[in-house]
Amino acid sequence: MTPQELADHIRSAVMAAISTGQLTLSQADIPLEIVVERPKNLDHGDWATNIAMQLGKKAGLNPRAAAEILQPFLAQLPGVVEVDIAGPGFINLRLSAASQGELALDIIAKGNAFGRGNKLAGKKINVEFISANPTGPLHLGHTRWAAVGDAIARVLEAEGAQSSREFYVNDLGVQMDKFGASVKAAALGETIAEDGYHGAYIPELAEQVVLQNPEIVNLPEPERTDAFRDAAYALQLVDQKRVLDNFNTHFDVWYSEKSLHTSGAVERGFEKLKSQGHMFIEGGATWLRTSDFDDDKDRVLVKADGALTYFASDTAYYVDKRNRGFDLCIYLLGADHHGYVNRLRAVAACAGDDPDENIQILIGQMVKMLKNGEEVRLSKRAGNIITLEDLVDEVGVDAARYSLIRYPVESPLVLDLDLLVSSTNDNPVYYVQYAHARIASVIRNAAELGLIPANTSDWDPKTFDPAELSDAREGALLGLLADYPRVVASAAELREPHRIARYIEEVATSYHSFYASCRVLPQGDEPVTARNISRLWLCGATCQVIFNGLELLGVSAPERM
RNA sequence: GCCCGCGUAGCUCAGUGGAUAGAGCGUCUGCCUCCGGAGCAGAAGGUCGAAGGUUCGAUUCCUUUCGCGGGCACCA
Repeated sequence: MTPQELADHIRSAVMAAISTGQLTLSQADIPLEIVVERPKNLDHGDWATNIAMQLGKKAGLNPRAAAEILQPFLAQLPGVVEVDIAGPGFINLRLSAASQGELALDIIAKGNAFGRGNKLAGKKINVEFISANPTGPLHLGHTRWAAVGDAIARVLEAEGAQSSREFYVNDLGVQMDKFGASVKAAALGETIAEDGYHGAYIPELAEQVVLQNPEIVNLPEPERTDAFRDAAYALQLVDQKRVLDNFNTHFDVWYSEKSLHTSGAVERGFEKLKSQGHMFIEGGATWLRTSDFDDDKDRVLVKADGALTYFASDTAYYVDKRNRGFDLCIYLLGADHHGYVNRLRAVAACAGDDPDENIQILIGQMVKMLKNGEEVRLSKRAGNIITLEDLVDEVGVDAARYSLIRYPVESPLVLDLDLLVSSTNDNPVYYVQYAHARIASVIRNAAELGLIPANTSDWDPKTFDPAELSDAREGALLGLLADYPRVVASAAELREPHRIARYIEEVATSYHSFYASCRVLPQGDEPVTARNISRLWLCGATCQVIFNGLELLGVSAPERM
């Protein structure tokens, strides 16, 4: 029985209590969603509900009295073997092994789809992240967003949304020009301007640009400067795509800022804002009255000299996303951009949208890094950077992604590189992957012994007897597995994929504990029993849940390691 | 000055108003003749920065305050 099914049963028990007149409540007093949770302490039972505490007040009873009224109704529910009232009014339920065990069947039948839901079905969501200037390699700061942004998109999809990963390319403006000038200077053997880019990658880029097009150095100015900029930019963008693909983060759209200006999107954006009545002209500049909507001050769209501001691009970009049919635009921004939150929300409001409905800005704290016990200072222009690629080379894609996703983004993250590099067994990703590989190995052995087919999809449900899974550790593991769909749903709703990571760590712990005390395969010449086979089903179900969880994080689930 | 985030075990950190606040690392004690020991069982370790408030109930929500980090533009 899934917790959802249990919740439905509890609802019917509440209604039965109402119909007998023991509870004076109306239908509307029953919460839409009845909370069924795993108790922190499993001695309390398999599942707990706070329904009596929610209903008590409405029924004019104290929570414990309400719980006592409900108790006999709950005790009659199918699969429920014990109902306890505890503390202020919690109702603890214990399920029969058979009822609890059926879940393993369900998980294996659903396979990769187990845990997926439809809470966000029909929603089209744009997830924009990284959006780094294409003026250098992606560094560690970007890496957190690469991992988390991609995982958010995966989790949203798991809950039925249609998501699009989008990278906004700032291919316009003075940073691009400085970047181009720096590459040109390096190619011509000149000194790079002080406010230019000084990373070691600049001379390498210069070499590649000249190699691709030796004639470039002979071009007249200003064409030569532009040519260097465009060629270097193109190479850099290709490199970013390569690195991100390698990192298992695949963008659906690379959106060029320049194209906003050439496609007429800026004009369309301005039209939209003007039609909503929030644009005005003052001091020769064109403004957006963002202060109508919680922004500290109004923002300039077109400067007095006629040039567009960066903010103009932002507004046009937002309107363009909405025009492309996205119901919700999610932005992942670094803490250094938190000042943009109110103005971006105001843009949505100025465009006639609901900022709480159509736009969501997630602010992530910075990643700090320790090396040799000291903080590594990141500075792209000084060339003192640790790139995404460096990190992957040192610790691998799985460990890098996992260690970045495992923490909520609003908490600052300190990665001790030495620890991550030297003693990888500290990293929880190995703990989880090990559990998966270990289960895969048990199933492999079972298949070789002829106990069961190698592929879970070929397993015969008739060979499974849920009543055989009566050990407390088996119950604990099953209950935890049953909770997975709820974890996915909350990760999607809260945009917090780290919950998946924390959850599968618990599953791994629970499995190891089960494995240590419940022998799965027969030893020596022992006959094969229904218990062996039923335990294999539990192994298969656990393996599936870990696999599904890791997949939502973009981390591999190895069969062997 | 104003705005945002953080403050939980020695360290790094989980914890969507609920029960005795959790995990990993580190420290200590046990467990490999047999399914993967990258594992398991247990011990020690806490004024949830502080003070008020709301609530049947606060680590969680509100106010004040202290400490740390980040941000303020007709820059990009």
